[in-house]
Amino acid sequence: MSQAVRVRFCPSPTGNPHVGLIRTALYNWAFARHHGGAFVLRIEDTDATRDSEESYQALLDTLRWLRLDWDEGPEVGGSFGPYRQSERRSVYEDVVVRLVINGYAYDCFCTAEEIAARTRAAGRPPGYDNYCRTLTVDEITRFSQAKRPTVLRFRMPDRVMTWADLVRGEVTIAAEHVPDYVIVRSSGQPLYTLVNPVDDAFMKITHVLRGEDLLSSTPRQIALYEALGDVGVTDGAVPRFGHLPYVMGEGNKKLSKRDPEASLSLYRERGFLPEGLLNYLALLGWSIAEDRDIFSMQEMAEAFEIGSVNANPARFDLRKAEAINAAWVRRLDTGELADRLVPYLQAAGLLSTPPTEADRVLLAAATPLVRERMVLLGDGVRMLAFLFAGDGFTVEEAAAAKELVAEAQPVLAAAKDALAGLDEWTAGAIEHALKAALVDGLGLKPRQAFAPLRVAVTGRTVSPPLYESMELLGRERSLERLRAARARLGSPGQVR
RNA sequence: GCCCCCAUCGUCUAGUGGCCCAGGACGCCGCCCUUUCACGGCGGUAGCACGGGUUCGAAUCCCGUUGGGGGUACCA
Repeated sequence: MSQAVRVRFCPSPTGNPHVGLIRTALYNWAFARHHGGAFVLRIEDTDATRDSEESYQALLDTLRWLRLDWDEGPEVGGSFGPYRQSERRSVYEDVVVRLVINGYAYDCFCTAEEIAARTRAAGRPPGYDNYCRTLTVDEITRFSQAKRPTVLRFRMPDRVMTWADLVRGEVTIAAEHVPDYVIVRSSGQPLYTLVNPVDDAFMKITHVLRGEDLLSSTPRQIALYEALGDVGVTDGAVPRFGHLPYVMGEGNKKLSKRDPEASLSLYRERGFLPEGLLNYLALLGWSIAEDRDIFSMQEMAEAFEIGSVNANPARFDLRKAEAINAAWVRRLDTGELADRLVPYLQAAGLLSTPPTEADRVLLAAATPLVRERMVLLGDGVRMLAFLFAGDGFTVEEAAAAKELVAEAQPVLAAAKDALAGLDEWTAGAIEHALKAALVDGLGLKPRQAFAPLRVAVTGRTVSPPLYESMELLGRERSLERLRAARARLGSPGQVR
């Protein structure tokens, strides 16, 4: 009775993975883990004109990055393979033959134009009118001899379809609103409408958790599951369905693959942590507790109940996503965070591959300084650039325009003098010397005194703490940057 | 057009008839901390779409209206 839970995530490899798709994967993963069941990955590549190998690789890469591990599927195998539909043709061919023999499917000779013309003439709403369902033998012979292209349609049972949706409760759709639908193209290629339920049945999927856009296709799939049982290829079991709410974008439109903000790779590039992004995505339709929104995927798996998933669509809010990510940045221990920064620093050309031992030590020392100040790993890279840039160091234009102005000249000069003769090069000593020279000596407010130094040394108005930054940079390079900033001040056109 | 789904602060949500003149988070505003920016702390702003029922009692149940979304493919 308590059948082992088996769920699947079955993307089609078209375009880049987007956030709504991954949220669906996450909920399936959490559901499987919660019930100790299997999470199956199946690739629905039945549309050769739109599918791409590149997209397939991006999908696997994304799931691996997120650590949404699958128990069966490409690269891990399983006893219900293969897991790419493009490799399952023979399975479908056998099913199709049986459906035809048993009268569950029939040839349809209609063209789209003919269907449209008929419904228009009859004043009926658009959609197939089941015209070929009741063709006489003579008509079929005539159409066949005329070599008209044919598709195969599934014959819908003439009854109301009702199911208990895991997310929405009971849903009912009357038979007359579900026309007979195409399951095999005129080219002989099977369609999603056929292969999706067939594979779910063959792979013994017990719970189908998918996007709300598939809600209205559920009746025809239920009918197909039943037919499959009747023609003897499965036991006729129908999985339970749960239709997950949409993830919406700005405005109020469903986030589609075309929207740049929907692209998962974008968030990865900008330096979202897998933990942070997943944590945020989990919140789009589900909550772990009344007053809590930071949790690990293990915690989610323990607590996840499909019945408590919200039915209403959620808006993707970048600000909140970033806030959640920032919380995760602070949760990571500094060693781990440093490791996560490495590939981003490398991508920015700031670190060699592999990093030198000296750079590793430097990064380990600098990471605690930026941890509290960054939201995304990309922020960390920008704040750490001054340490790793070497001769490539540059001052950001906006920062220079704001702080490296004429008034900064005496500040930079005094700072250089104060630091040049320092006995020990430590943050404490630097702080002491600078405060004595600038705050006490020149009578400046700390804010006025340190802002130009910060820009001169780190190149930005936002940086790790100044004294520590200088300590890590070293005396020579720190003084050199103060010198360079003064030189810049002296050059024509820079001083207003 | 027809069918289906949805409806609590700007956003994500808690809430399954009394614990709610509605709780948390993000954002926003103010204050504290402070060498920038952040972090952190404290406080504040803001919501049950509308109208009918049912009930001693409704954000919670029912009906309708309005609004939003999706489907109606030889895409998935």
